[in-house]
Amino acid sequence: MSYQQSEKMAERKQARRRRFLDAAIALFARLGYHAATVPMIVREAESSTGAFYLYFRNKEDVYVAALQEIGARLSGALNHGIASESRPEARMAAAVRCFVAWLAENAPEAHILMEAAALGGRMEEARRAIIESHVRSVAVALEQMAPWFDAQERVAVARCWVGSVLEAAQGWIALPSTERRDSAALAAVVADFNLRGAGLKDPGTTRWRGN
Amino acid sequence: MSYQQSEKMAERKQARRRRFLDAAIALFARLGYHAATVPMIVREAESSTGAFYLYFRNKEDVYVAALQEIGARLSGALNHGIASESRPEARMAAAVRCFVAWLAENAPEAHILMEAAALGGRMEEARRAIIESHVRSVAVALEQMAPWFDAQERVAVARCWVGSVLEAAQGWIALPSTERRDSAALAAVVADFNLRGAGLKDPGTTRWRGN
Amino acid sequence: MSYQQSEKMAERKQARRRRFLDAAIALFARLGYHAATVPMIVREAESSTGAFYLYFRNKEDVYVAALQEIGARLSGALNHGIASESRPEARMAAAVRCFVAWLAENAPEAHILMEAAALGGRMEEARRAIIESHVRSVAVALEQMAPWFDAQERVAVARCWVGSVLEAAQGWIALPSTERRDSAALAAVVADFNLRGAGLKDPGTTRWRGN
Amino acid sequence: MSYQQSEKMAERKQARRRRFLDAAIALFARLGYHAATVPMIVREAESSTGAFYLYFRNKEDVYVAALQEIGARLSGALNHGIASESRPEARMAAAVRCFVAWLAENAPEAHILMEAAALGGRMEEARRAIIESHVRSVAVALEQMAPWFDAQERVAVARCWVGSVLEAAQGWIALPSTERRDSAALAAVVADFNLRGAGLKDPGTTRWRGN
DNA sequence: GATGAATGAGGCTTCATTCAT
DNA sequence: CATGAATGAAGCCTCATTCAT
Repeated sequence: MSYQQSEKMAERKQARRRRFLDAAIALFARLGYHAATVPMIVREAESSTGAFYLYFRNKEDVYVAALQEIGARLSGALNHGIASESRPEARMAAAVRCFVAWLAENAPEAHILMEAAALGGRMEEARRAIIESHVRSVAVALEQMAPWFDAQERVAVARCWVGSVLEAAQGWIALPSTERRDSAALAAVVADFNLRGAGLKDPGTTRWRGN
Repeated sequence: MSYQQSEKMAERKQARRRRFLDAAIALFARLGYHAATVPMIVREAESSTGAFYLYFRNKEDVYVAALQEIGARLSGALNHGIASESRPEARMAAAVRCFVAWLAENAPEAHILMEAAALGGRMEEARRAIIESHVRSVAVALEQMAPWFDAQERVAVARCWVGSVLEAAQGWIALPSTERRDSAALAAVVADFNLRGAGLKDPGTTRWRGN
Repeated sequence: MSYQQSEKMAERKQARRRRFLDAAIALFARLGYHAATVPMIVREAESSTGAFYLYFRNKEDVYVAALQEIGARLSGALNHGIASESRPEARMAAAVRCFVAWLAENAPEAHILMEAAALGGRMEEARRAIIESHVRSVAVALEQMAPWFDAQERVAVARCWVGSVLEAAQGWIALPSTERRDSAALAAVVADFNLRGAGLKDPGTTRWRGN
Repeated sequence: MSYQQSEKMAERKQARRRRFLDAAIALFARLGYHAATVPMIVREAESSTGAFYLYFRNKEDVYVAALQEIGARLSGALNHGIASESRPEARMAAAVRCFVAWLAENAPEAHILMEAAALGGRMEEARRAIIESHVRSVAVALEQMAPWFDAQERVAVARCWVGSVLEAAQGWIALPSTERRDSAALAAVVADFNLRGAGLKDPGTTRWRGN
């Protein structure tokens, strides 16, 4: 019986924690780290200040947790999007498309991802970890597909790859919603850019030679 | 006589304003917008609170001014670096190299440039204006050099271009200084990546065909 | 159990709020709105800045609350003083006497009542509401007792009535305390003045004709 | 020659002082003592901070000067309005009418007159002096016309008289301008109220007896 | 475990007044 | 005489965090 109770307890704890986390994500996304206050998060989560500090050491702590959650969601979307493709180039192109699409569809969360770059300490670190994980994924893929790069170049190219995706998506988000076109078209351009940039796609077949 | 006086005055005013601006840039770079306080800036500039508000309406106001100053310095470096080249591709490659080099050499200022992305209001706007001006420059160059892109693609490609440069530089800065290699080597990889990505460089000549 | 707790809490909260309010009244009365500072109120209430802003949104907010409290006290005194009289004229005379007496005995609070006239915004409004309520009371009474006035005249007369009371009391308060005589004598003169002014008392019976 | 110069000088000084004073009156009237700043007054007067402190010892000083100027204007209006009447009662009624009319037509200046009641120190004193001078005028008039009052009663009645005028005018000013009727009608009611209140008008002749 | 009242350091900003030019 | 840049004390208010209940 005590087992059942503690199980229930653990469930509840997790549910409560999740409520805080969701509230925090929503508020950080909408208002940013400094403007979103702990009392706000508490109210949004319909709980109490005391409870908040039971689940998180401090405000920075929720922010990091929120960031990691967002990173996980993004990774999930990427993996899901890649799964249907089998050819390496196709998988990479799919990854770019998913990345752009996810950022475009989750603009608020994307905002957290950008803001974190300037918050210093563990928060900046957590963001870098997310970005680095994607950079590493790209670099690993390039190891097979673009063996003409040495290790250093591979990382540099991978970083360019990720940077172009981030900035393209951010630019798209920054447009007034009336001017935003289909994000899929943007994603295609970005994917082509990166594949060509990494030397994985012959420009001639598309436009270069014909010119 | 009053002319001379007012001239001297004007000089002094400019000097004082610059002292505030320099102090602000240094502090915002080191601590970020929120952690750098007006009293700190005042102390660093060896002046008084009142004087500060004589030259800037707001804390936000200095930040925007700092951002614009940084944007101007960066543009200056770019223009200076491009001047010696005449071939379009060479000019673009030089621009990338200068951009990366400047960010690498001015890491603190680069930090301000990144942070501003998440500060909202006029600050975010000022940052976007700087980034957009570079995106536009690239897009204009592409109009001549890569006529196979339509207008929309051009902007998207230009944004990828700028994004890859920013992220590459940021990644380099984030490295512990012991692991940082020559930033020029990085710049070369980034430049190649972007030229190929825009279809301005045949990958075959370097590695593609050989594969 | 939680019920008892929250009940105790509610009591404490009310007590604390009252401490702030009393401190505020004392300080606003002594120093005026601008010279009385929030830190002073906090110190006088032996509490903390944060607590203050837990109970009041603003400095303006406490001021309005203080004003309303004073208005309530004054009304209470008036109602209590009127209760013992039954004849309409006697009731009105009693009201005047109570009003004057209260202002005379509560000079500091009276000062708040006067100051508020020039503080703008919600504060001025709150003052007007208090004054208007008395003007309306007088006007209503006149409806029965002085039917020869039309509605507009009634309000004008009521306002004169209230104005004369306020100014008389203020003048009395402004006297150096050594020169102040019995405020009851003043009140009697004021009451007579107003009754005659409203045509509710034949001057002849007292002095006019006989003279 | 030096005489002429110094005469010109003196004129200029006076003109300059007046410019400051007018600017101050306009701003104190519109914004109140605390919200109107010295720099504002300087700008409005198209002069310099230094010059300001050449003509006034401090901010309080201009305020007092402004107050006295307003008092003088009001007195001027009163005297002018009274001049055409010869019968004592008629003169007093005319005074009331002028007083109300002037306050109604010079609402902003009237605001200064009210605000000063709460500013403490020399400012409050200056206001009292103005009010007292009117109270005394009324009291002196009553000495002849209403000999049935003793000295103390006379002052009290005079103060009621002035208070009723002030409050009536203030109430009229506070009305939204769409609801304001003819201020002359108001003035007539107020004048009657005061004359009756002082026993200078038999209510019977108008309404009392007939009722 | 849960609650939410309380804390208080410290941020941004204003403005009367002075004084070097 | 005139100017207006400079000063700096002091005000109002926010919010992360703690702890008694």
